[in-house]
Amino acid sequence: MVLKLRKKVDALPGCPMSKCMDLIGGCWTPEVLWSLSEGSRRFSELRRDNPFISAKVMTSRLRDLEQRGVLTRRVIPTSPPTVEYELTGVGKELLPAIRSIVDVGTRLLLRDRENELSGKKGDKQSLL
Amino acid sequence: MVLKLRKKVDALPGCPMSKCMDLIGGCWTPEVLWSLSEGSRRFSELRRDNPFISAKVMTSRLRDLEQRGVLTRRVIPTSPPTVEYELTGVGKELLPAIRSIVDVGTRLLLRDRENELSGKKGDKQSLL
DNA sequence: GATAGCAGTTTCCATTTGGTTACTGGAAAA
DNA sequence: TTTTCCAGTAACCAAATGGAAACTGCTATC
Repeated sequence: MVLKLRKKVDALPGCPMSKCMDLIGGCWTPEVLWSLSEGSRRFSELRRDNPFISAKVMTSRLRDLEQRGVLTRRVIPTSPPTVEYELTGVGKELLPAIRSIVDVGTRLLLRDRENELSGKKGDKQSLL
Repeated sequence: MVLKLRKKVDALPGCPMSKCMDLIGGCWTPEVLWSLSEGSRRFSELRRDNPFISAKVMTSRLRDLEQRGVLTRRVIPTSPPTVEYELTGVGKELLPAIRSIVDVGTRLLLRDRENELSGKKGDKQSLL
């Protein structure tokens, strides 16, 4: 994934897009939210869900999201320790946006496949 | 806004989210798409729509989007020259995702305001 | 005894990135 | 005559960021 997050820049007050992007924007953030959309998950599960996210970034993203009130982190004192991540109410409110992104992506992939089948590769007309 | 774009990282083939984020991800990209959602706009109009986007980034983002087939750039040879940007079919397919992001942001802002009015500032319960 | 798994943390690195400022050249308006 | 507008471009900078690899302590399993 291709999103980065800048901590120095705050969301523009009163701007809806800014408000939402402040929470879902950030490298790999949409993926993490997507993994949590079905329910709580543990750190290692999240890592297996998204093998391209390094441990460092995963940790960093989870901490960010926790601090912003998007998810909760619950440590279960077993040995080895278990940690459960779960979306908060705010986190769940983000899901329609995430789903919409996935839907659009699905449609675009379909479009690609159709264009390939009909030999329109590189056909500018197919873009319009 | 708080998104960056990395050109070296390609979209994961066959991944819907990656496919979509590859197009809408990037600093200020959602804002630009939003500005173009109602129809074509000129460079200076886009700049006025989004006074926080520097000229350099605006140009860079528009070029990226053009290259990815999200929008078209049409130069009208007047003096001073006029340039019109307009979403392609692919670009228009992105709009549901953008709208969803704005909707979610709007709902979150409303939620904030309600919590402020009812004096729930800092009330953890209001997050769940 | 060695390894694997849990949930990270730490260090080091290169790269990317966006911001800022200055500049273009022609035309129209003040 | 100077300024403004159009649509950018070029150069320089510092900050932020993600990746890779090594390491932690503890337990259960092979």
